[in-house]
Amino acid sequence: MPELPEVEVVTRSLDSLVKKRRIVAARLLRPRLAPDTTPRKFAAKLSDARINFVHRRGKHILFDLDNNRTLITHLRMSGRFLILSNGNADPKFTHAVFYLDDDSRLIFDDQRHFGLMKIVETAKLHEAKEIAKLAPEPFSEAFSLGYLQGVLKSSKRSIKEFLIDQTKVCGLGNIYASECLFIAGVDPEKRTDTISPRQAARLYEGIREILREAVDLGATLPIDPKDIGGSIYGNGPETAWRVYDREGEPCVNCSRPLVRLKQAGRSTYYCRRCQRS
DNA sequence: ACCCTCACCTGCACGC
DNA sequence: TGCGTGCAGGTGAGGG
Repeated sequence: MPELPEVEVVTRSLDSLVKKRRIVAARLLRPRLAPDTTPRKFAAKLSDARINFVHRRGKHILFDLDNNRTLITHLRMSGRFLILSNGNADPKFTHAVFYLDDDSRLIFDDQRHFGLMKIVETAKLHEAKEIAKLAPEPFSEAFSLGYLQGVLKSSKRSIKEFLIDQTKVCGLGNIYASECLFIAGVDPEKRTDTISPRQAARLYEGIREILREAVDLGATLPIDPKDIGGSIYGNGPETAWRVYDREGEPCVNCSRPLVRLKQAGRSTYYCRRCQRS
């Protein structure tokens, strides 16, 4: 489920629900969730640590601990966090359990088994390879129009593939990339090195507008500790995407049927009339 | 250094 | 109803 807005919403929920809680014990049920360590070491590094706060970098959720370590987590496709109280059984695909000092449990559940966790020294967090290569945060000053224009010129890939490359722009995934291209009016197959300054400026605004809109939407949703999924879509027609998953439906601008395209093995949705160049 | 395909899993919607 | 197929919001490894 997660692109930047969903991860941001999950992060905020987690921060409000587990900040200052102490991890009494931790269990890694599926060792491959944290391939750099063993279940025993994983538990030892987390046991007795207090969670200072929970924050986000790109699509990673980071638990800052008071033992000078940070737990890096990635939901990938189907990872979810839940907080359960005594009496509630673990969900079917529970891969890690964190027992908290208020007798609740923080659960990591992941149907498709793609999620990842890693524990690092907080002082070296920025050196961790998953974090080090990420592009600047879209809402940071470092993510400027000049930055975007520079990286656009340095690639020859299609703009759609470029937008989901986390080392170029971080936080966009397959859904919001289509959405950004639509509101910017850019053809998903356009090569990035041929994008005009005007188009670059529209993309720059589009990226931030789409992400901001989705984060704001998610921020208004009630927090359900039993399902901190951060699901922003599917909450009613007002949250529907403009183009994603709408093949054949009329474009909201021009009513022409939207089309689906395959790029790098993944679906892109767009309007042939509104995104011609 | 780039680009592309595949692999990692389970479940769901679809057509026969 | 059952079975096969293709698809799913992410990313890294490994090939060319």
